[in-house]
Amino acid sequence: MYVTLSAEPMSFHAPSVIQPPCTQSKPLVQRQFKSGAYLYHEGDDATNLYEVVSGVLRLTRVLENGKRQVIAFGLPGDIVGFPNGTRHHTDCDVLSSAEIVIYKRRVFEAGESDPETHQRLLRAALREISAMQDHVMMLARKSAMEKIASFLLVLSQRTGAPIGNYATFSLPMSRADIADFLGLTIETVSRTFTILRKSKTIALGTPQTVLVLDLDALIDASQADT
Amino acid sequence: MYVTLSAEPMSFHAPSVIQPPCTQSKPLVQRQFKSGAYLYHEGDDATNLYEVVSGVLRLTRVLENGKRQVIAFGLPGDIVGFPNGTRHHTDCDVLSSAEIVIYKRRVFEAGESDPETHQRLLRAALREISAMQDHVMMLARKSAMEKIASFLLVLSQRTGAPIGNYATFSLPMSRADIADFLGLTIETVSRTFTILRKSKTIALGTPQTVLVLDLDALIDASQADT
DNA sequence: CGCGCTTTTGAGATAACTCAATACAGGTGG
DNA sequence: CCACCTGTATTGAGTTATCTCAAAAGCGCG
Repeated sequence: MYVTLSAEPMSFHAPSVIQPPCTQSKPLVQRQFKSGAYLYHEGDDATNLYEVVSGVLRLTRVLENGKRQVIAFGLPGDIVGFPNGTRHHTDCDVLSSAEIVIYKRRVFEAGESDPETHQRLLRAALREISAMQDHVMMLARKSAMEKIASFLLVLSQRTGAPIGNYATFSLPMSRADIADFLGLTIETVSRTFTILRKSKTIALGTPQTVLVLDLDALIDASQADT
Repeated sequence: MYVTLSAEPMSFHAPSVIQPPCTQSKPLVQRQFKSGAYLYHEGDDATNLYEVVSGVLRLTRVLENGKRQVIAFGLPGDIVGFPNGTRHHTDCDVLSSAEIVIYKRRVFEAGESDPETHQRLLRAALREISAMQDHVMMLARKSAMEKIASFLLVLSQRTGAPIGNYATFSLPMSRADIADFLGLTIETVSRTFTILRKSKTIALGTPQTVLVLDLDALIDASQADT
C-alpha cells in the first residue's frame, strides 16, 4: 500500500513533507489572505498556483442546482489551483487567514526557467491525483463514523498541536462544510461528533476546537469494520 | 460550469478530444494487451504512462481488508498510470482487449527531448485531477439512479455506436465492478438496470450490451432531483 | 436583552444494504 | 445434442444507516 502517515490512507490531501517553499534566495511572491477572501473562482483564467504556508483554504464547486460541494480543504503544505486546460474548475476561498506562496502557472507548464520549482509543482499535481483517489475510496466505502474519524485524524496529524499527552486542533470549517466534503448531512456529522464525545474519544472545547483524548480509539473508528 | 459534453459533468474521465496519439512519424511504442492482462500493479516502479487507443482498462486499489475498489475505467483517449512519487498507486488490468500507446515517464517528468509529448501528458494529468473531482461529486451527492444513469451516459457518449436512432455500447465490466466504481452494491446496480429497462429507457441485449432507447429520459435520470 | 446563525437533539421516513433464493448463460462431458 | 455445472445476474424480503423535517439549545452581537 502506498504513502500513509499512519495506518490510514491520507484522505483528502497527501501529506507533503513540509519543507520551506523556496530554499533559494530568489524573490518569491508570498501574500497574506484574510478569512473570506477568494483566491479564484471557477472559470477564472488560471494564471497562478498557490501553496498554503499557513491557514486553511476551501475548494468548492457549484452544482447545476446551485448547491455547493466541497472538493477539498487546502492545508499547510498543499498546493492548489491546478487548472483543467487554462481555467480553474473550482472556487477557492479562505477559511482561516492564510499565508500563500504564489507561483506562475507558466513555471508549472513549461519550466525552462526554473526546473526545480517546475518539478516541485509537478510532484504536487501527481500527489493531488492520488489524494483525490483516496478521497474517492473514502466516499464510496466508508460509514459516517469512519469518514468523520478519518477526517479528524488527518486534521490532527497535519494541523494538531500537542497539549500534554493529547492533541488539539481547530476546525475552521462549519459542520455544513464537513458534511459537504464527506458526503453526509449536517445532522449526521453532528451526531457522529456527539458519539465520539460520549465515548470520550474526543472532546470539544467550542464546536470548532477538538481535543483528541484517545487516539487509538479514533484510529479504530476510522477503520471500523475492516 | 466547466467542460461537459452534455448537460452532465463528465463523471469518471474527462472527454479528451480524441486525436491520433502521435502526429509525428517518430517511432512510437504501441502494444496489444489481452483481456485479463495487467499493465501494472500497485507499488510497481512507474516507468511508463499508457494511452488507451482502443479497449477498456480497469484501475483498482486493494484496501487493508483485501477488498477491491474500482477507482476508474480507462476508455479510449484516456491516459493512465500517473504515479505518486515514483510508484504506481493502483493496479491496472485489461477488461477488453486493448491497444495501448506507451510513453516513458521521463518524458512526462522532464520532457526536454520531446516538449510536445510532455505538454500532452501534462494536460492529461490535469484532466485526471478534474475527472476525479467530478467523480467525487458524483459519489458524494448522487442517488443510485443518478449514478447509474450518469455512468451509462458517459459510456454511451464515449464508446457508443449508433444503431438507427439509438445508441448501443457494451459493458466490459461486471456488475460488481460497476458497483465498486459507483459506491453501490451489486444488487442495487442490478435493480436500477431493471428499473431503466422497465421504463423503456434502455434495453439489454445481454447483460453486457446496452441499447439506449430514450436518451432524454436517461439524461433526466442522471440529474433527477436537481 | 433579544435577534440571527450554527449546532445539537429528537422522531419518523426511506434509500440502499444484507441475506437468501432463483434465473440465466456459457462451457464441458457424457 | 443435451444435461449438468459454475459463475454472473436478477429478484425477493426484511433490516438499517442515514436522511428529512422539526424543534431546542448555544453563542455572538447590536
